[in-house]
Amino acid sequence: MITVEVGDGDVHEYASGISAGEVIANVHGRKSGAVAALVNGIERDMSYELDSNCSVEPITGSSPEGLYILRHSCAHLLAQAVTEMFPDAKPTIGPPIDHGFYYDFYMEPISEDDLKKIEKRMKELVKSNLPISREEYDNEELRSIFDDNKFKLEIMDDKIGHDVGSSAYRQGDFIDLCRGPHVPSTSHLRWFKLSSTSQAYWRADSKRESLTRIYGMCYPDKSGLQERMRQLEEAAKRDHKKIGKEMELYMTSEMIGKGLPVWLPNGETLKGEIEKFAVETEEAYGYLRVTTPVLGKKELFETSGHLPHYAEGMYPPMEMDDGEYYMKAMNCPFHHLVYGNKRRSYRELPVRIAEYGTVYRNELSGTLAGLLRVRMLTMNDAHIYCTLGQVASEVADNIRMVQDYYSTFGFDDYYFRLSLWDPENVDKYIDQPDNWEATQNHLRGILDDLGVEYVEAVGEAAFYGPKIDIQFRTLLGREESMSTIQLDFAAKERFGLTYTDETGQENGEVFVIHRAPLSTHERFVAFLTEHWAGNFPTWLSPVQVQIITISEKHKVHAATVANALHESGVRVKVDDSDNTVGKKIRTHRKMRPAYMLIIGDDETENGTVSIRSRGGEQLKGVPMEEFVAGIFTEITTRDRNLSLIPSE
RNA sequence: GCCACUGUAGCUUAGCCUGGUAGAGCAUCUGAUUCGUAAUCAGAAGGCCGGGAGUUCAAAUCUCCCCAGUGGCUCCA
Repeated sequence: MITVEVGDGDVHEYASGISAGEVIANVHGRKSGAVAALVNGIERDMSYELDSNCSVEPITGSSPEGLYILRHSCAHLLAQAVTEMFPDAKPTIGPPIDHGFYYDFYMEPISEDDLKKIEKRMKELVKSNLPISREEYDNEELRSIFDDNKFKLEIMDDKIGHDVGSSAYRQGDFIDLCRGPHVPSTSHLRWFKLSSTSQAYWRADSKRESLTRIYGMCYPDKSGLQERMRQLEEAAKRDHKKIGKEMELYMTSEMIGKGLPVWLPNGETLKGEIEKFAVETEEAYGYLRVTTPVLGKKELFETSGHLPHYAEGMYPPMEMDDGEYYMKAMNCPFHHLVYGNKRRSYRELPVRIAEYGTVYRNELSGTLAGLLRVRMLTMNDAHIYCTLGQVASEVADNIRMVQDYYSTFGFDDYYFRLSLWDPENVDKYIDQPDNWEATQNHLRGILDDLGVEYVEAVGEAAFYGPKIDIQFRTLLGREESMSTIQLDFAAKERFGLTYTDETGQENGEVFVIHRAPLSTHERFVAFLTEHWAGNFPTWLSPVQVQIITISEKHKVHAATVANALHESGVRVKVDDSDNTVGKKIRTHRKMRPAYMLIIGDDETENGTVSIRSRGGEQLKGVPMEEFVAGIFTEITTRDRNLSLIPSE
């Protein structure tokens, strides 16, 4: 007999050799929802045999660990179906991921139809409730089982010397190299759906084999899966590419080329509001504004270090009569020259030079995506020239600036990342290890002092210095950098940046902070659009008020209201066409005006307006002057809520 | 850049598998209608089917190349 602790201090006695699953069934019932067991704190299969005193807890599918197991098992189920239907397909790896799992196969690409068929076969395998069993082998046996799959052999090669068990899991005729644990049988895997297929390289190496990746989602219950599908539907509706087209924010043209968006009037309006806000903010923080050329000579970019370290990110040079010119990929070299244009005193520092600089980067064509990744980008860029002692307060100001911006724009889901260099990969960086360590520690100390939570990421630094990035997730879960604050220790030497210090000496210890709190206009507008689903706060809305008349009789009052709004600087449009009110509302909804005003007999007689919100709420009989004053305040205070009508 | 998928009127799309020179809804235009909060009625116009080449008596449909979009990989704001 062995004694088994089953949680809450309860101890039961069982015959040695009983399985973890039987103990759980005995204690928690057959319908405990357990997918695996925690035996002495280690994840085990339900079939794991207990032969000495131990503790056993159920791992349910709704716990993070259980969900991971469920999704992992679902990946195996996928591999079983695929290898049945495509006998030549070689399974490689199939891990669980957020919301589900994927599995990479060495096989011909498959179609959408195939995906449906595979999913159907998976459902059949679930119905037949195949037991999933663990089998232990030594290395040689395992190699012979998978000797027709070079990918699995390669995985095993890598495992030699590492302490990972030599086990495989079998379900029906399918066997996969795996550490486990797994759910006890295929019937545990009911709530999944295959979502997409794509290609990925073996070991993420573009020189290796291209694999067919199949993505799926998997949940412990029906509601989880339904909720996820609802989320995806919702996400598709918020897609900035779709809304950007609907609201006429931007366009692209095959004739212009990829990654080169054109801002249409509505997008330009939105962008202009963001710029206006940034100019105001930066003036308050003491920034000086400049404009610098889009092109510069090769020597400039050699001096800056772009050509040795960033050449592949730049457009190829243009041969001119006086040398080679490059399009700028960053504004910094130009700003460094502005700083160096005259002698600087310690009294001037920090010098903060700002520009809406449009830069061109030769991004790999395959990475381009809507406005999120483009080749022409305009940054809310600035460079701060200061002493090391001033870095902390400048960084702190910028973090505060970022937080204030995000709060105004309504963003709340982001995190800070300290991006460090990679000492293993020095080619990518300016090779001054001591400076790297010093500046990284400096930034780390600043973040710690500010009490800002952050993660550290090796290999994410700029080539000239470490940075603090603020990270977001896109609708599809891809992570992107939004804002950035970078500390540059190399520019001072490269550009000979100096100032006259208190003793009258020329001092070369000028540190440069590169910062772009509002990201690029392109990416920022993309996020903003997806965040608000196009329903921007009033101050950002391309059309702030859409006036709709009920009949011809109301044209005059509509024009009066429009004039009053226009004079207050409100962006207003009037629809006095002979369509029905319902039709006009429906038509204008796609432009997502902050407010619609309905003008009919009552309004004309009383000098009022009837307000309709985006959600359909109505407020009738509002005096025109009251509405004009209200929306004026809402716009000038950059209120992120639409306050002129109560929402449900 | 690599791999896969997709590309039909301004927008959403049928037709493509099984070749026989394009069909719809919305938007547009014209006329009627003057209407109280998510589609008034009728009519008209609009497409060399992303571009090029090939196979064929015949190509939106089959093949190849290119361009662009999407999803990944790598990269990055």
